[in-house]
Amino acid sequence: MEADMAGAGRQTAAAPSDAAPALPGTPVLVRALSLLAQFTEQRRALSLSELSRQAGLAPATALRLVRHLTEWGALERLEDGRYVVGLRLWEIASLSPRGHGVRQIALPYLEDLYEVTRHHVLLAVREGTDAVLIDRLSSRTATEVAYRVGGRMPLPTTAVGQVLLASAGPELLQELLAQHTESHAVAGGVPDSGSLPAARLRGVLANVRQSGVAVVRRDRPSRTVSVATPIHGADGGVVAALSIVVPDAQTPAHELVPLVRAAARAISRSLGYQAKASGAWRHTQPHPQPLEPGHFPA
Amino acid sequence: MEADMAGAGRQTAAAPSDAAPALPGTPVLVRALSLLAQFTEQRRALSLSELSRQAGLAPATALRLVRHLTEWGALERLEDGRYVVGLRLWEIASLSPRGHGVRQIALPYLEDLYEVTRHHVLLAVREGTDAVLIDRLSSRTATEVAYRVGGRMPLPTTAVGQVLLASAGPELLQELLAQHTESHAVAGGVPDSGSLPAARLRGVLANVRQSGVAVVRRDRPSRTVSVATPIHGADGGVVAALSIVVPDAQTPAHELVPLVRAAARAISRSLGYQAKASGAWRHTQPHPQPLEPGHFPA
DNA sequence: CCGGTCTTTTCACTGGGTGAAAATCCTCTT
DNA sequence: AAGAGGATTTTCACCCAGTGAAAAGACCGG
Repeated sequence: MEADMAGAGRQTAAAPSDAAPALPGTPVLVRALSLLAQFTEQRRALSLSELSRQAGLAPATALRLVRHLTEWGALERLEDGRYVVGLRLWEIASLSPRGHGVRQIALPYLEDLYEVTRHHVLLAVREGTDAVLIDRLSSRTATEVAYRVGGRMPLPTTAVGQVLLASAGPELLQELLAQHTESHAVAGGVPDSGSLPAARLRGVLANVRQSGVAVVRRDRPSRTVSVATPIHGADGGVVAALSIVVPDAQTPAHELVPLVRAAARAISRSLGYQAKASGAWRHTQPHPQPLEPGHFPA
Repeated sequence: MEADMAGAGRQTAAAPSDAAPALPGTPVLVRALSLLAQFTEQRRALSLSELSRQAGLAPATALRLVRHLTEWGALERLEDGRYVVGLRLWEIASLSPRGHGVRQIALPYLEDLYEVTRHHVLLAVREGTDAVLIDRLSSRTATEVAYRVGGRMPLPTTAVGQVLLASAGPELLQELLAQHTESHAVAGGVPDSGSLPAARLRGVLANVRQSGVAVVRRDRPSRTVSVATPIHGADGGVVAALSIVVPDAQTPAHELVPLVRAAARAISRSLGYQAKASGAWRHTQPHPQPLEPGHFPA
């Protein structure tokens, strides 16, 4: 498995999920974090050698770091010696304002919405060029869903994504288009998941921006319609997006809009947002997306 | 804002939540993690100086570390300069088997239980000498709840806690009693939250162990009854506890038992547990509580 | 019984980490 | 407006924590 042939350098094409060959001069902390970054949805348990190989660290180094992480509780060790993300990390992460933070405030409203419609209700925030699913309510009788809580969703092709993208500065769109054409340049790896031409996307976003709602129809896993609206924080910026996903040809989309909108408004209010008299939204900042201080006790 | 009067030490007995005066010789990683550990439920946003002071690190050091953490996404910076736990950390933490892991599997069953009863449904796991609340479903019309998702609950005085405690080895109880009398020795700080005498607790646990159910009555926030049962993992060990909390004098407790039990069984089965013909449970290991490998794809 | 892999320990070298001190930057106070 | 008191940030020379090659164990499966 992935033997290092004597002499032959490791083929760089074997993209380690962090891309960092761990050049000397990398701070310890960064190395340690890169270890954490190796865990993914489909690789929830990793052995020491996997970790050290993927993160590009010497086994001895990886071991030392992993030990500290384990001791502290950021990682836990399975009986078979592999490591998984630890509960302690989960606890602290649950203090993330943009994670469980908004969730905590939004949950009751999500529940109301769910209660009434009995369909999937999603809450997502933006992180870089993706949307991250913060929470999801769905009865088992509803249509299947493609995304997992904690997982990432593309911005341009999902309803929540479009809302978040529309509310961000134009630089983000640039970045997104750039990385997209870039991935096109590469030997046609991905079968291209129904991405829109740039011009079309711009149009869609303008429309979302103007109407305050994104509607996305999908056929792939099953025929569904998603309706998403923005959630505003205390400073007026868009903090998250709320959406509902219903089987197509069930309730017509336009009937859902007021429902979703009302819920989003209620949540925004809870977050301290003072709705301005139907003016245009304010743009949120580019990438590092500063957060508003809001309700954080000293 | 919390001024340090010159001369007068901070009144709280200066207890830095991590107790580590950061002696020289402490590994960087540990120091960095101790920074993360400073964030708590009521201190979700911390300034650099607070962090450096509480973690006992030189400001320059704290700054360097916090920068790395922020760059990576473990922390995020607010507009006012304070730091909060970052979404990236939340994402990775969502891969924790004992956090979102069990939650993911258990959620549908929790929902069923909730659907039928319309009362609080709790899911908790044990971490050290506490229980950690993994998830909670509750309509707004139900009685108020004392605990937050991601927060800690005491083992001896809560129903889920008793289930988890009963399933752990006797060493844990020892440890618990030790730290309890210890805190008693200290100038009567806490008003002692209805703790049971050791002997009594032992009896309760024996009973829980034997019956497979913990029932706890409470008056304090409001009159409630909690009924909890264990959830077993693939190796037979108790992985989590499920409970329902109802207002007292509503449904009699004994009617709830079968419901909760059924749900817990269903979840256990989903986790790969093969119920043995009504034998005694197996003890789970002491503190480091090794996890069973279970369904983790390589 | 033997090669192959993964995990852990050792150990001498060195550069990333350290923290005191000073320079800025803010925010109240006088 | 000056300035006192913090908080944040930058510098810098010292040095110990971190490093990684190598070897020793542990653990396979053949």
